[in-house]
Amino acid sequence: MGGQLEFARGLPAYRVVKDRLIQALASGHYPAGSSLPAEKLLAEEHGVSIGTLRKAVDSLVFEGLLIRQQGKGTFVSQHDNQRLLYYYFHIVPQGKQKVRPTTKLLRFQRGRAGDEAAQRLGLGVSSWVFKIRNLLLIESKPVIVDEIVVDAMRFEGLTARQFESRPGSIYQLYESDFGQTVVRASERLRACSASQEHSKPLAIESDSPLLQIRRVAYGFRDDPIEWRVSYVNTSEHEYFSELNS
Amino acid sequence: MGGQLEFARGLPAYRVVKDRLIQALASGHYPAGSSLPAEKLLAEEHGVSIGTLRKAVDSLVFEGLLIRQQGKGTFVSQHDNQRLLYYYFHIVPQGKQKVRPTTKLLRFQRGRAGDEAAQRLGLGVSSWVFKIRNLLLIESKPVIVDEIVVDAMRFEGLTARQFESRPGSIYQLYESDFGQTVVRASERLRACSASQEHSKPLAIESDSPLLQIRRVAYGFRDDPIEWRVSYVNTSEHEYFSELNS
DNA sequence: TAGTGGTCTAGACCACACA
DNA sequence: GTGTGGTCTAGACCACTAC
Repeated sequence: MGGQLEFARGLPAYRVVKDRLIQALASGHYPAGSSLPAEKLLAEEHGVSIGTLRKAVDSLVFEGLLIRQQGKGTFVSQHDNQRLLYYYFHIVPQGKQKVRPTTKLLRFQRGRAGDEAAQRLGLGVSSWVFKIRNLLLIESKPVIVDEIVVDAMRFEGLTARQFESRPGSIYQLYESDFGQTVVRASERLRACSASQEHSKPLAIESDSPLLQIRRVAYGFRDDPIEWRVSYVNTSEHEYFSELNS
Repeated sequence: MGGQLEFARGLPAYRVVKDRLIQALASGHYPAGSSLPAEKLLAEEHGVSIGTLRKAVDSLVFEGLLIRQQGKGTFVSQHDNQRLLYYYFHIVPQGKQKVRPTTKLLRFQRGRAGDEAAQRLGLGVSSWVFKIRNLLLIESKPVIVDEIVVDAMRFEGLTARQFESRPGSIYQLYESDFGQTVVRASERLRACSASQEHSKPLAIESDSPLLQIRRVAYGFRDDPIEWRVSYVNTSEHEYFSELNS
């Protein structure tokens, strides 16, 4: 048992099992929030020992795709509010703890992807996209302007109303209404001067220094889901980053 | 075997072993760059099975304190150039790969810690510290001004000449000459306007937008080793950050 | 009490490095 | 060939959850 035909490639068994599990997650076989079979069962299903199965699951838990709860089971992770705030929102009031922001939709339009957005999303320059401008307020003060671009094909049928009346976060909307789960993101930061477009909604003077964040968010298969440029007024807030190992 | 007196606390065996290993690393029992005993031996030494020993080592490898090399052994990680560039230097030319910067010492003085530095380093306000100002050039262009503060007790005897003539990086100097190993860091970023102090060495106009990075670097025992404020000209460079899970 | 994940064992065999 | 880490097994028992 456990070393036969299935491992034709040079990959170790736990990698093969992991890849199969990712496949099952990406295909929706185990929907977000659902529980996986017990580890003993999963091990039998994949023809490996429990130790090997656990090694595969360990790695998915580490990557945040699964969540283990002792005594209860293993679950497909969802973009619940806690998780999102923790992983994808790195702006905090200076010297304080994280606070959940409120949002206000400034603009919602369908149009052609520009050069940069097209490149970041892996689309043609004249592909249709949704362009969304969103204001984030922290403790009632306007702090961030988000400019979001997503592929109109991938998010077919998205409307301003739907976007505005979403019950949770934007990534929760992507997940629940379009089956698009963001699992990681890559950000690039610069300092810039506020243009009128950004100084007005942020209620600051034009040319004030702003933190610009350019983010690509990726799904299960490392496919780019969203391109976002954020402008942050850092006079009372800051971006934080942990450098491990 | 393997579940006796040693595990008096509620901790699982692999955690106990991990803590003991960290202790051994912090105390210099296994110096940076040296190799650990073979896993089989280590397992015997600590009275656990090889699987359990590996779990402890796995976690230290993940945290970057140890490095495994199949067929050769397990080594205490050093601040070699590759590693440092990878983990602690997040500024890249826009859209390009990482490049190693060169540096120029602008100022080196011994003085009293200010409020913020004292707080970040866990010192009294009037403690003695070294204050160092350093210019970083990337592809011969001045891009970053670093303002570094370290405890004069911890780095007793540090001189400008020693600092300037270090063969490698600053963190390598801390490690080789003072036994201070940086294992993680925490950064907070803001946009600000360039003061004359920073605009001059960076050869930009005063009031240009700059990215300010405030970093605390920690050692094995989570003790703050260095407080650093960096000012980055992001007109041709950017800070990048990966958001996992 | 039954079901889940969490820890641990005591090996075996494989892949790689080096002499 | 010898020694190293890398993978894998087939269980056992513990801790937690829910009924």
